[in-house]
Amino acid sequence: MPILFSFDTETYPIQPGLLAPPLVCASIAQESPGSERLLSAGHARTWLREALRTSDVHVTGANLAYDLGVMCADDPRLVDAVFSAAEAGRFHDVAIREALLDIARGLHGVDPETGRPLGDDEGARYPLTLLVRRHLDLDISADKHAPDAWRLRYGELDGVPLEQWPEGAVKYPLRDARYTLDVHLSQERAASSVPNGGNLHAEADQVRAALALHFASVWGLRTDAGRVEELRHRVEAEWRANRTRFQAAGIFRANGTKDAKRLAQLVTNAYNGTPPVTPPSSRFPEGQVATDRDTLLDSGDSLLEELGKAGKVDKYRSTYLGKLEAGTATPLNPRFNVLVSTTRVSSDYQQLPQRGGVRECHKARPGYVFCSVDYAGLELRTMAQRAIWDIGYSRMAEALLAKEDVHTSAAATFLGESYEALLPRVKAKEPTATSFRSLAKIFNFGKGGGLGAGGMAYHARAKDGVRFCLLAKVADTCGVERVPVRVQGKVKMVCAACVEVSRHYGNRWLDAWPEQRALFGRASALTRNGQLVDAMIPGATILRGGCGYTQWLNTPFQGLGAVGAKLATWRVSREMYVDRRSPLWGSRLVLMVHDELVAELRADCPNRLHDAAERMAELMRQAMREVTPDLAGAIEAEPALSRVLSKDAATVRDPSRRLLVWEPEAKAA
DNA sequence: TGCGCCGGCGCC
DNA sequence: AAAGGGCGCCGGCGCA
Repeated sequence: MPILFSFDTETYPIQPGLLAPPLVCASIAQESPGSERLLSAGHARTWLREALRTSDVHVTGANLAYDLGVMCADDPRLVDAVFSAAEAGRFHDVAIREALLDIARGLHGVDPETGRPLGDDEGARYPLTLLVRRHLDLDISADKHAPDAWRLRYGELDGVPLEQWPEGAVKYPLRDARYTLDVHLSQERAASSVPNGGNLHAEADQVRAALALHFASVWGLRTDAGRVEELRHRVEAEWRANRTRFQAAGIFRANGTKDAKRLAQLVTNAYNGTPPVTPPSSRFPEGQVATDRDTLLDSGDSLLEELGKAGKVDKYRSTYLGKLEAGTATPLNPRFNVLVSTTRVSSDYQQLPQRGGVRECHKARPGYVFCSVDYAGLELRTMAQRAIWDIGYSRMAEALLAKEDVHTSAAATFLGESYEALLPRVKAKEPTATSFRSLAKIFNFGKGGGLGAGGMAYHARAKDGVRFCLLAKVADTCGVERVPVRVQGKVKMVCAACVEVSRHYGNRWLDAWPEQRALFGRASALTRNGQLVDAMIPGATILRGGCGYTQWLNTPFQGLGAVGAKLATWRVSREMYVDRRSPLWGSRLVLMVHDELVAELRADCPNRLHDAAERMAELMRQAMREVTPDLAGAIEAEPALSRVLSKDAATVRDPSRRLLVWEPEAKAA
């Protein structure tokens, strides 16, 4: 039987650029009441070292990765033992456990009482206050936020002997250690009555990924002052120009803020009193006047159309510039949530615009080079693997394994031609061939999630700027007739001809990949009359309960990709932190974006840099092959080296196949 | 004034 | 019959 301790650290406050602040004390608890102990910083070091050395000791915590980050920063000699214990599955995390339980129940991020989404503070991240309320029926939120709470003040006690600490400062960590352990045990009991054991068998994988991602957060990203200043200059100039232009019409006030009501009035006028509206809500039973880009672009009003085209700089200015500037002084620490309801990872750093110069402000530290490795068409692979497991075959898998370009494959079906006949026409950039390949690509990436004809047409227009009826060359009067379409529960107006084209090629897409027709049929039968069902992420056997039609289609292949990517994240990080024989030793992971890992690789020696990049890509391929065994021959991931982040960064090799650092100039030439 | 809701939009 | 999934962040607005 493992011996279980809870472990919690108290530290100086977290600051920008400092996610692993100095340790002040720690607390531990075991199952028996009264076993809680407060440990000075020195005792915490020796206790953890001993605990990690003892192979039957398991450690649980509330966001334990944070505490392990603190301990490793405090004493780097602990790093090896921490990674070994994680590898052995000896770390636990009550927040991750609760997320796994909720996913199995179909209640992730939802208040079980009301069915409403939880607030930002306790939705995705499961703070201890929420867990204590659920499992121990105690409300400790008031204690945490009391004005005299010690929680954020432990720096004041650094160096003060424990005997001299005020009572409150002693009680708080002891209590949290107790609560954490009690919650852990309560979860153990709850799991037996939740389907699939509450997914707790998957905890160790999630904890390992969380540890690797937290260490990436701690390391963080730096930005380049010159580039940020240049971007600031450009964005501010454009923003001022826009403001001046639209102020006259009253869309902006004199102070620069947007007058949304005035804009709604202008849109209403432009649509002759019947503008597109947002779906009804409790506050707005009739819906609100839509002011999204598409509504503006289709308004027929030249000023509103201009406004629709001008929107992007607002986002850059409000969302990114401040952070980019902060990153010139201290590292930017992305925040990761290791487990959202599909089992994917979420992060506040997953949405860097591809274009517009925001990415390019991020510069690798001196002595390092960015290495970005992404899986080619990852979710096509996982979708094919899922079909093989659920349906018994996959034409998509056959095409991928035969190294077909699957967008051309589907386009060939659309056109009623053979792949062999169409491929040379695509390569020759013949217009019909390339536009049907583009059409097929949109279906390949979107249709498998269960998107309907209207939704496909809407998303193609909104996200890819593609109008199906123009692309398929069946109508040159796109948009003349518009029909309402439900998208994510909202009503959108979409060109009727585009929807018809979408319906037609949606059916042809099912011809191209007949396993999808079988999956759609099964999804339809399972979720008839709004029935909610379980979806299983294959291989990892993680269950997501409460799934509707699209979730049943979507979750297995999204989740399978996440399983492989997390495994890769862990293995890459492990070599970076503890494997002195690996070329990755001393390099650092900085980002994970679903199907892509970005690292700062040590660049002190060109050979080593090449080896590190190749090793990172190889570890990623290996991990994904393990979770998609029938697609193993089709898993592709290549490293791209660059000094700044860029969407354009590409794999560049010299004639002897050695990797070179991509430079923006090289691309222009 | 602060907070929560909502629309809008960035990414995969 | 039809049905995108998943996020996080921002500003504006309505409410307390």
